[in-house]
Amino acid sequence: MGRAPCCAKVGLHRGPWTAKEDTLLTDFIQTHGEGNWKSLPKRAGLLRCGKSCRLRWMNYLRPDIKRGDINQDEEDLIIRLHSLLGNRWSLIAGRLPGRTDNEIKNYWNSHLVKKLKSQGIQVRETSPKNLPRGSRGSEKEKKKKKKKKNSSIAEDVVEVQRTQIYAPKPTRLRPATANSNATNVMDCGQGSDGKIHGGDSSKGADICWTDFIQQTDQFFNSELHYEDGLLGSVYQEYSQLLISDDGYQLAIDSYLYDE
DNA sequence: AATGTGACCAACCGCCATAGT
DNA sequence: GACTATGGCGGTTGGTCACAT
Repeated sequence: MGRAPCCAKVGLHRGPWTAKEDTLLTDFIQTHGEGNWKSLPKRAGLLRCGKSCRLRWMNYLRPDIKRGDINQDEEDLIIRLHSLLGNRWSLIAGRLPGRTDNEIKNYWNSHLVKKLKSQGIQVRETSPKNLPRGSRGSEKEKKKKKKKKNSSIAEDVVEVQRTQIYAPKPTRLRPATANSNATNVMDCGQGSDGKIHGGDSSKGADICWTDFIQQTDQFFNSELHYEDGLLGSVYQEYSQLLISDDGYQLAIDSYLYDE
């Protein structure tokens, strides 16, 4: 049984928010706090679905949202975090105070992809096949997709040769468990060389994490030096995420490109 | 001035993860 | 364990604007 839509959409407003709606939402959240998005619209007197309210608040109305152009430091950080995390926009946004995942995603797609390509840098692209969320790109969705006037961007993307210069594609990490048998999960172990390997025999994949970290380290340190050490500390932090508590056993999913 | 084209970005959609029952 | 509700995420769409023709 499928899950019910987030809202019935009957009689609910859609499209751009009006100033009045913004005020209602902001006032309500400032008084009652975030959460209970499902019931919030009704309580706030809004004819919107909770999902829409949440999105509006998170991406636009929150008082800590930073407005204005993304500066060079932020851009560098986005590029580097993307190299480490892939399209995990919310994680990347979490490292850029005041920036939202939507903003970063838009900035990446509209500015950075082109910019990096113009510099001859291969940009990792997404494709349904590679997405960790298995059912994306279903026939239903494909059918839904229409030709757009600017669809050339997406088509160009497909044409991009997948010679990655970046470290891993989006990867979800967790310590391996004895009964870990989920799909798209690879168990990693320590090899005879003392390095950490992750393998998915079905794809012939074999990943060495220590090599990866070393290489990424070099990548991070090779081009720019940040006096404040911000990027370095961020990188260190995410590097730690790739190593489990016991230091060698990891489970990852969907690590390598399918060819 | 009218029309076409492309870029930008707010908003939507569908899905997954998780918590609660 | 199965089911449902909710929050959250990433991909995509479509409206708007600026610029070119």
